Amino acid sequence: MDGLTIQQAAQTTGWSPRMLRYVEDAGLIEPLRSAAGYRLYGPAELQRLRTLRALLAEFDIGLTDVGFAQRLRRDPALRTAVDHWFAAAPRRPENVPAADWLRWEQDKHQRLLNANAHLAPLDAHSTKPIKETA
Amino acid sequence: MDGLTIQQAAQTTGWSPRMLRYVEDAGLIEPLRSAAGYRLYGPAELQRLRTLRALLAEFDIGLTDVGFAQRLRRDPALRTAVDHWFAAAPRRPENVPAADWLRWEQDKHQRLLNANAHLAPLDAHSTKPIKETA
DNA sequence: AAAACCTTAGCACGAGCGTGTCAAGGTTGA
DNA sequence: TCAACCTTGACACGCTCGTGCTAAGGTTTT
Repeated sequence: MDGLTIQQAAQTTGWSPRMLRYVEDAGLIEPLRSAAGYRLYGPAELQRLRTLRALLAEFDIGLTDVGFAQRLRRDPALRTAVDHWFAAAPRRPENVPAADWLRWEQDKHQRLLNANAHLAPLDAHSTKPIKETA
Repeated sequence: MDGLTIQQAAQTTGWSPRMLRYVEDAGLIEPLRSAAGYRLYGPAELQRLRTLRALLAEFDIGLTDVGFAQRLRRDPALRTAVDHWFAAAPRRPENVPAADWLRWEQDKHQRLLNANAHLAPLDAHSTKPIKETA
């Protein structure tokens, strides 16, 4: 067998064997298997396990968060959908592409009339409110 | 007052007033407030609330996931840390830009040192561990 | 001033996360 | 062969997420 067994890997990385399996279930770090099905952790996996630990600790995030980040970069549809949602964000136009910014400016008047001045660039059609409390 | 109150906004967007407050707590969509502190939802917010609903439903993700995505794009340190982690992914170098892969190999040693520095007190060079089950 | 809103703060509760531990059974190596 | 490891599966438990509901108290509108 070539590589560390789960218990050995646990010792060098600081994770528990249980968590190593959990991390694998989460889709992050999946070690190779021996013929008999034993998990075999190589240097690369060990390294990744350590940095993963550091990542979680340093930013106080969860495995599921990293899992989501992974999904974000594996699923283009999700990625673009999320990007799109944030693109319409009500934040300062600093990081908004020129084209969007232009549209934002164009719609400004409309938005001001409706209400929220400095908030959000998004085609606000289909916005026929119930009874604008005016 | 200019804008929809929380209940009106709830009706047009399909969220409950409770959830609208929750979404606000999550840091996504924060409506303006009236002088008395009433939440005022404008067209932009309403639109964003609707698309958010669609986003969650379509990809079966949670508010916290979107919250994390937001954190990812607001916190550059987190962003690069996560990027870095995935960049070192044990995937076939197929989908890794040649340049990055090369640099990764070059930095390997340095990364190992760094990681070991602020991590598990256990010793570490992965290539000469406890007892390679060979 | 009373009805109908709004605010924050809290309890409750099922579902999922992060983790340990135990059980039943296969693998490895001395 | 036998101890020591591995595998999957499951129960358990505390914590957070998503959600509703109630309470105590301001605001708006009629």
